[in-house]
Amino acid sequence: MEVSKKIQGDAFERIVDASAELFAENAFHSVGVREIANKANVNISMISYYFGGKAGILIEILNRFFDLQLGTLKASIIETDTKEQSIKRMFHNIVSMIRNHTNICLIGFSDLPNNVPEVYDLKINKTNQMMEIGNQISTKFGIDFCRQEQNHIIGPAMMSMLISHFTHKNFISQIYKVEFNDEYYDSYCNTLADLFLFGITGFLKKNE
Amino acid sequence: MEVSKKIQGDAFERIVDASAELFAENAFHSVGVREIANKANVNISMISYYFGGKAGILIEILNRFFDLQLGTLKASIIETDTKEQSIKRMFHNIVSMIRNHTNICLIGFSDLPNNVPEVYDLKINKTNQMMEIGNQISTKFGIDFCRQEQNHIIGPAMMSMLISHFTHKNFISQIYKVEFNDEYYDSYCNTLADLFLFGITGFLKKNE
Amino acid sequence: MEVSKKIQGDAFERIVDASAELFAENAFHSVGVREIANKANVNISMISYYFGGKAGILIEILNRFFDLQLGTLKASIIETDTKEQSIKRMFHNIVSMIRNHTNICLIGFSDLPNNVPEVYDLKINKTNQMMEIGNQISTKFGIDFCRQEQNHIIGPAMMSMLISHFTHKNFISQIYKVEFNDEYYDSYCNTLADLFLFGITGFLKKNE
Amino acid sequence: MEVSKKIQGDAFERIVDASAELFAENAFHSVGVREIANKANVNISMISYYFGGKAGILIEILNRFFDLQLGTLKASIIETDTKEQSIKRMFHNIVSMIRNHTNICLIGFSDLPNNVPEVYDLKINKTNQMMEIGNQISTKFGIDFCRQEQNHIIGPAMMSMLISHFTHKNFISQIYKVEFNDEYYDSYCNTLADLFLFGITGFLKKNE
DNA sequence: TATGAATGAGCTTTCATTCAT
DNA sequence: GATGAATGAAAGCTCATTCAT
Repeated sequence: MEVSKKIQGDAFERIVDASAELFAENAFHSVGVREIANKANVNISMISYYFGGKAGILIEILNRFFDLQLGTLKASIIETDTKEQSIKRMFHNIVSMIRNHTNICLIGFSDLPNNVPEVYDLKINKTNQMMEIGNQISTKFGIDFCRQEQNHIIGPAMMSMLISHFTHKNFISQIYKVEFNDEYYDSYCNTLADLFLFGITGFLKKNE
Repeated sequence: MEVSKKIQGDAFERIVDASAELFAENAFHSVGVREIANKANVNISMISYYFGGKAGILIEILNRFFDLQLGTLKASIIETDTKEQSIKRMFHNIVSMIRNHTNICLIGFSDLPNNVPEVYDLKINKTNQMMEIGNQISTKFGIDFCRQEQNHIIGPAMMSMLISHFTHKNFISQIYKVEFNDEYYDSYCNTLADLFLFGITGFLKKNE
Repeated sequence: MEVSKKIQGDAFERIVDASAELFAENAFHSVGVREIANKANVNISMISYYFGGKAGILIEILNRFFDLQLGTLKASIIETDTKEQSIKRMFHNIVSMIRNHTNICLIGFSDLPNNVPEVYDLKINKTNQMMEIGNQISTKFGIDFCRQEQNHIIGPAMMSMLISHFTHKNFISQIYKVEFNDEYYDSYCNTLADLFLFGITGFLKKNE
Repeated sequence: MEVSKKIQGDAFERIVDASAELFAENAFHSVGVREIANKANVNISMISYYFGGKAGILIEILNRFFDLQLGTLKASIIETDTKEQSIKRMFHNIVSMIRNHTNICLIGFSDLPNNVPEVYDLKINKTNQMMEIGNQISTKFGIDFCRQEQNHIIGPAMMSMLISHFTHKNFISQIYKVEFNDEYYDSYCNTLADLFLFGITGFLKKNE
């Protein structure tokens, strides 16, 4: 299941793209290789050829996701930022990341299949790394959480908050007729950053 | 796929319980009817007999989830509560609900299979209902969100925040050695309620 | 891959029969489950249902073969027989066994697939048992081979000699126009028994 | 499927060697071209390029086998030999051949795939030739079998007897701890030659 | 209710082979 | 000669469901 071909044709990338789109919409196990091959316009065998099997595609996608996530967080740390600037910058960066790589991020943030050992291991491993980065960021932000437990509560909570909109997007757009453009997401980032910084109380005060 | 709920043997309930456990751990599509029947200690045919098919079990579970969620939210509205009391009560009630019905709630909150029409329709329908309830609650809470868009941002964000711990639980317990007891969840509720009420700023001030 | 269903329909036996016929004619790996299911007039899934997979059928056939072989050898030991009577009786019994269960015996005697672990283990295990029985028979026959090595030479040599006709049968019948009836196999047994007892020298003398 | 034998690189021979090793251990159909190409350290396409397909390799190996067998038998006929010398010489020559070309001989003697037409035809054709040679040898040996049927019984029986050790070798070496060296095979030849010449009766008398 | 044999469509993966380079 | 991407068919197996009992 090793994926280390030096030169990969278009097919490789087409498979990744098609899979990302499909896995983002429906659960990994409910997407068939036929469907992927069809959407990517490649022969079914190419999936095993390039990725060693269906799970290999997911691994590739997850590796991309974790690299993306790590890069985004690291890029959000600017020494001279105030606490408020830091949060806003991070929120904007994360939302940008999600908007630019929606499928990959939806897959990365979603419940991954625990019954595929390689995926499970990767998830454990990377979650660990993320937690460490999270701790480093907290410290650098000057936010030194008094009790360690609260760190593993607030980190995931923040991330879940940010991604939640994108998982509910389709449903929301069926109920409210909103246009999801740059303006919307600017407002979105600010709303959540304010909420995260000052809570519903501060948020309401601001909007009085 | 109508299910006559009047007279149902133990088998019915055993199937629901087994399925909830399995669906909570792994995606709906990756759980087989054989696995369910095995865990529930019933004959495979009983699944079609009682639920009209595998999807029927999920529908049953989802109906239970939405009833649960609705009941919990309604029970959280106490006229005499202050804003802070309201939020804390609601957070405690929701966390209690999740702890008492973890499997059902994990399934309900998770990405449901969009490629099963009946499930999709139910989801759309109930999400709609939830949004209405959310609006009612907001108003009753005295929190009248100035811009409607922000309502559909904050609602899901809050829910995602609360459930996020339970979806990450297994991974967290592998990294930090924490005991998830009553005390822990008391602290958990308060941490998130404070965060939601006063933001990270207020939260840090409180813990000084 | 356990095969221990108490009551098995006709399908079970039809699968065994069809497989025996096919495996006897062509190598295990070159016979497909579709071909088997077709010949046995059952649904493909029945193979996994009853035998846990294609290899399970081979295991079933091999178990039958080894039981058959063991029973035949044991039944050939009559205390009062002379050495010559013993050999002739054994040869006749073995040839009868092969004629009555040609397919199973051809499979059992042929080169079995070593790359199927379960088959390999069974083969090792049963070959061991056969060797022990062979030793017992040798002793009971009053034929106490002076050097142990010669025992594992002569045993397999004798068996190979007896089965060789059946593996070459199709080719022989295309060259010589012989009718393989009871009379033929009587002569066949006697020829080989004489060869085994007195060698080509004694055999030629007898036929002078 | 014609193979131009004039100019062939190392690759050609490496493919034959690798295939011989693999086909000797496992059935033709269970060995894949990838496995062969891998072991031979050549590109997969080279197999089609040189041999026109997987079956072409087997044909090449079989042709080598039949040439070998024919040569060995012909070389065993020495006018001045006594009957006993003849048999012993032939047995030693055959065993030498098998020891020097074990893989090729195991493949040649084993049950060949009947469902590959080209192989089947070759087998029929060459078996025919062998039978003729067998008859010639019989006559030259002064062993003029009274009844023709007995010729096609004794010929294959003798060959099967000689090869049987090599097919069982791996299993035997797991049960008895024997070293298969020159000394062993000298004894092996003599044992079988004596058995073939004088039968078990004469054999036992000799070893008294 | 409950059983377990049976169905047929579907799954992922692997096969030998071919092709353009 | 040699490469490796690409092909299409077929492999073994599993799926949810149905049926007669």
